[in-house]
Amino acid sequence: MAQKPSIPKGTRDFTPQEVAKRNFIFDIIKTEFKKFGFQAIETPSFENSDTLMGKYGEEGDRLIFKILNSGDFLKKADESAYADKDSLKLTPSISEKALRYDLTVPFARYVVQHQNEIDFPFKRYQIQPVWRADRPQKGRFREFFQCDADVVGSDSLWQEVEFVQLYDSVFSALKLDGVTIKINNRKILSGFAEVIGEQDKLIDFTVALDKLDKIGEDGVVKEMLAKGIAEEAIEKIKPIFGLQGDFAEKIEALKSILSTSEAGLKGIEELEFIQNAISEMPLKTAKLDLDVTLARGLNYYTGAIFEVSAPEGVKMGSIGGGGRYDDLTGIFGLKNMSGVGISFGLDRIYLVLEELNLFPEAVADDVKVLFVNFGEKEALYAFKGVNALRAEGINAEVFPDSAKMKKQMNYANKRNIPFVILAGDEEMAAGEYTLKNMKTGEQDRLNLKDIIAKIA
RNA sequence: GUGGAUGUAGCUCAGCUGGUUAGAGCGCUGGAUUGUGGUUCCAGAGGUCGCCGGUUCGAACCCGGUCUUCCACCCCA
Repeated sequence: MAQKPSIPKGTRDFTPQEVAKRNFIFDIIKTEFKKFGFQAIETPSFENSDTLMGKYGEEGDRLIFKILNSGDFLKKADESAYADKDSLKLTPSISEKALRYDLTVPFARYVVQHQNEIDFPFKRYQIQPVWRADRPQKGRFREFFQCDADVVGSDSLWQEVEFVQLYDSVFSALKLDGVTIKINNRKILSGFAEVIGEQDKLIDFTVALDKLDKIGEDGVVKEMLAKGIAEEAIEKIKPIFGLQGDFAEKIEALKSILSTSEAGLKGIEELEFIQNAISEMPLKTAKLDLDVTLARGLNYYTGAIFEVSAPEGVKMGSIGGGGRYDDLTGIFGLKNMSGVGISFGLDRIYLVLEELNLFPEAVADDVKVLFVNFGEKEALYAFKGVNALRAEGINAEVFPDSAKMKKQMNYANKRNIPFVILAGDEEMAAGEYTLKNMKTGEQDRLNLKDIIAKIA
């Protein structure tokens, strides 16, 4: 114990209370996923580097945790790269595996490898940790859980509709009111770029546009100019900065802005389809909003783009995201396989629920009964009682040591155990137990059958 | 990866322009109370002042580095 132990930056230990709360969220998400017909799969924590590298852009490659080769890895190291101190070039020769960065790319790999056993359309969910070598901040960790649901093998826009409903169902079940499901369409963004004649700068354009609510119109214009987008082009697109009104009104405005873009009009059509369906089947608590500045997500989105933001007033990045990718599995050699999916950020949802005080009081499946230990004979009698309760599915335990009464009661109190059972000579002689309600303080001498009836 | 703030007991924090033995509240342990917890009273334990180095007669305090947490950027769940 010379040194204080510690854990790596951006990782966390979870206490029993925290685990109980996390499981509360997991259980709800899982229940809804299953309700919507998704099946669970799991993939390894680490993949071959070539499976992951290059799939998330240059920035993504930097954030992937690489695993050093086992054994004498320097023997196979690229000598010229090593001599030049060129880390980027050296890495592939000393690292062949890497920790999973998200669940979507491993899923694509899974679909390609198992294509002959899968019945399409395939609806899968996956709840596993992912790792990113990011700099931690609030709600940003280097190890965190993603909860993904995706469908591959169907172009139907009904899938998008269903995902909006799935988001709504999960957040309603969590009692997290006031979330906004923001939706956009990649085709609309392409349409913007097309209308202003800057197709080749689509990425720069969308990245800048995405920052509108953060840096304002002037900031966006400045960034676009810096990226080499022509001033008259920006002038032409300015109407989208001030898009107001409800979903339908925004759609109407977009129709005139994008009237000359085939892709843009297609995107509008898709959004209208989703909106019409949702208006026929209103959401329970969430709000669906069209946000044309929504441009984030990986470059592989081709249709719908989703992002869920926490209720107003909660300072938190997005708590979910997703979208349609027409050629997800193409990079692994399986063409024409359209996919669409969404993700829930468990760790961020946790922080939001905590901040809004939305965890139910009795979230933990704690022990319900503690048997006080008075000594050898009494302990055996207590154990017979505890066995009977456990057989009825009641969480119960016997205090292991014949410690002072105060200590045992204190233990029950601290652990929030609602009932304590005491049994000494008198009870044993009568074949009964004294049941004490820790909240009200009242106690009764009862036999086991009555105790079970009372607390089950 | 860039820039900025932060770190004192298990927790929340005091600690003066550098000056003996670093404090409080809560929590913890024991007792008042040997079959009754939460309240009260009494006593006690617990700290290499994040870590390493430097300046100084002397450092929790000043300087440098490093790590952690947090904030902004980048990016994202």
